[in-house]
Amino acid sequence: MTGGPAFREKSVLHIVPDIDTGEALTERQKAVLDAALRLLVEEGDQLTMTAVARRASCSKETLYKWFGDRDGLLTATVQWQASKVRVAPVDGKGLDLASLTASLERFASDWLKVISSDTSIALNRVAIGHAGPIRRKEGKDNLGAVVLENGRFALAKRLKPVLEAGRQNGLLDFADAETAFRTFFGLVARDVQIRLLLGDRLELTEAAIGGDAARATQQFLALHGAKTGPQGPRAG
Amino acid sequence: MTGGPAFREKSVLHIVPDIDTGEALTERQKAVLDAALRLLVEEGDQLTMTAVARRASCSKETLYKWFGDRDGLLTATVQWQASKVRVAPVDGKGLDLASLTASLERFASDWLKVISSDTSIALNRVAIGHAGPIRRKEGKDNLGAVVLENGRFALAKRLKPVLEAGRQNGLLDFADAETAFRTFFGLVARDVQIRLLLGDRLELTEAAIGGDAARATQQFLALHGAKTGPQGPRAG
DNA sequence: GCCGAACCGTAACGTACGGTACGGCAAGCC
DNA sequence: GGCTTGCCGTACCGTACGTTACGGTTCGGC
Repeated sequence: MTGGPAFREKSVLHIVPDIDTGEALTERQKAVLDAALRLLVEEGDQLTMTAVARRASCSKETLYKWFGDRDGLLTATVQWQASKVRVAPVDGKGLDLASLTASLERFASDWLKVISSDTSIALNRVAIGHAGPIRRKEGKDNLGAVVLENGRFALAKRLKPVLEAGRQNGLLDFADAETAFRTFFGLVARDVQIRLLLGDRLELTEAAIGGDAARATQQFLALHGAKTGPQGPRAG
Repeated sequence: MTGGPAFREKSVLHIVPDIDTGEALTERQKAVLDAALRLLVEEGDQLTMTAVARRASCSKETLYKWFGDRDGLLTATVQWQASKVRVAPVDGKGLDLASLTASLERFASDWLKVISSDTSIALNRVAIGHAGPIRRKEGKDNLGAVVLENGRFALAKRLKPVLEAGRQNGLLDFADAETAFRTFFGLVARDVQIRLLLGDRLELTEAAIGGDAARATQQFLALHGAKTGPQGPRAG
């Protein structure tokens, strides 16, 4: 590229073609993104291109060639992490109250573990920092959308079939799956995420998470469990 | 936990004595902080000292003299806003189910209005951005603590007496006021705050807020309303 | 061996911004 | 008047960091 603004359009190959997140990456690129991710967790949003290059043992020129600019690197990093978190959907076949309860507790427990993890906190922090008002001309505030899409909305997408299977089998009673999901979400997460994001110490032990998951599940069943079956509250 | 605003003497160095109520501020200083607040809402965290000075029609030198440094200005701004938000506590006397329900709905509605306001979102964004890992040598992460103290914890402090009055009068049944509060918090806020912080459009109309407040209140009463009227067998 | 592509390491550039210094001006006080 | 105080406006400095440029090295293909 001696002289001419040959590829000034700075987003040809960097963009990471929307769907196959993580698919079109070479091993080396994944390693670089892992380094960036680690740095993001350690240093927060003020990680520098130089630091990423040094940590990943690659040159800044390579970073810019692969990811376009700092935002591109950040976006790719967030998407890369998101692509690693994909969880297997739960099959809602032959559902009885016990297995439904177990599924809900599992979802609650997994979700609490996710939102209290260092990685999630760091990612949410950077995404929130980038979601300022009218930032950039057009799209580019992808970070918040990506995090949301792979966090809260992915959870809803996986949980709703379970809820609807429960309704189908007469175990649950609700009018709108979306509303029911949000109730469950609120009962599980409560104030945990905002407190952690704001820097509140709040160590969630394995035991505490298990207890909270059971409590949230029982509360949800108390609200939306079908009245026809047994639903005794149990110690939690 | 988090008893009072744990001030490091770092920020006391420069003006802003540890009155977090914004009492010791001159009118001019309040005007400057209002300008900073407006700018914070408009521009997010990347507001500059120069921009604040220009907006407030004051010199940068004055900003530094009054607030020490950028963080001091940010902290003072957050505290200034917090001091304006103080809400009158609800008196929980002669409580019957109707007035309890009304109180809870009021709390829920107020809280939803707060967390969906531009100001709250901007403040939480900047506080979260400042709550990174091991930022600075000492204290300095005050922002998150301040926001938490004047948001979620202030809400708890005002709501708990109402809950306990409800229990006293046999209207509510719960073991731990803190846990009960967190349940109510979760039922009210659900995913609203995190979605807004991450940039999700999510217009909350007055009507929607009212509906959500009523729903959350009914759900809370379903979970913690006394089943047998004002003569429950439980003694503590 | 030669060539080109990809990449590393690092120096260099440009700029934005936090922080400081200085001149000017108005008000109060002697 | 002259001195002091407090503030505005602005020029200035230092640095951090995003971004670019360039020389050097490795590696695959012929």
